[in-house]
Amino acid sequence: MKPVPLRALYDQLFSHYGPQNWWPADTPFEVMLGAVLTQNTAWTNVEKALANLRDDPGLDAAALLALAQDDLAARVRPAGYFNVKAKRLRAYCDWYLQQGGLAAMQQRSTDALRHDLLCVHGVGPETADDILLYALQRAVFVIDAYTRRLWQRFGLISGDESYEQLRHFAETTLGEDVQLYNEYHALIVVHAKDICRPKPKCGECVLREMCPSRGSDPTG
DNA sequence: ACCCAGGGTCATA
DNA sequence: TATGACCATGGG
Repeated sequence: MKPVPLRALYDQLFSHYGPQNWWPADTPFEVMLGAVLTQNTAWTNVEKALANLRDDPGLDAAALLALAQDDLAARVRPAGYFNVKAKRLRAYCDWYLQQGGLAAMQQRSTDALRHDLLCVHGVGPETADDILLYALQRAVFVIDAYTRRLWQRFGLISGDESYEQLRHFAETTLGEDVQLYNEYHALIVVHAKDICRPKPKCGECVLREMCPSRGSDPTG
């Protein structure tokens, strides 16, 4: 099967769905909270958890840290894994305050920030890259499970690459472009919601004409 | 009733 | 380094 260029896939998604203007949040700090809360969790549930914090105590690191962990857990309950996420949110707020806030963070290099983010309890590669791209506007390509499945289905990757390998592949192939990375990841997620969940509907997929594996079983 | 979601940690081999 | 168990709600 002839591989489809990475960029052509993006162009097709963009022309159909248009700009997504992610991340849906009012502030960079809200992006960060959402990035932790959405781990293996539907976004509609994350919105309910954020709503339970928005007015009281507010989406603010110091205010959230002032809550007891059990209290925080009760508020983020709709997002699932509430005990786990309460602990992770506390760890993140603690780190955020140590950084000295957004302005101080923006003085630091992307590599340094990424290294530190990965040291925060509960922040893995995808969460770190969500934060770097969508809260801090850094040119970091976010890889998620659907990105892997999509690119594998289109013959662009074998599928067993590491997270870092895929990120490097995307960033070198596409070139350094914050806005492109922003839209590409968002479009992949939106496309997955539209077509591939709960069951893949490849007959209605906007990518079906360029899909090298059409006719075989859908993988994502 | 079953499956999965905009993952990550930890214990084990 | 590489799996597997675990975390838990809500919508299809």
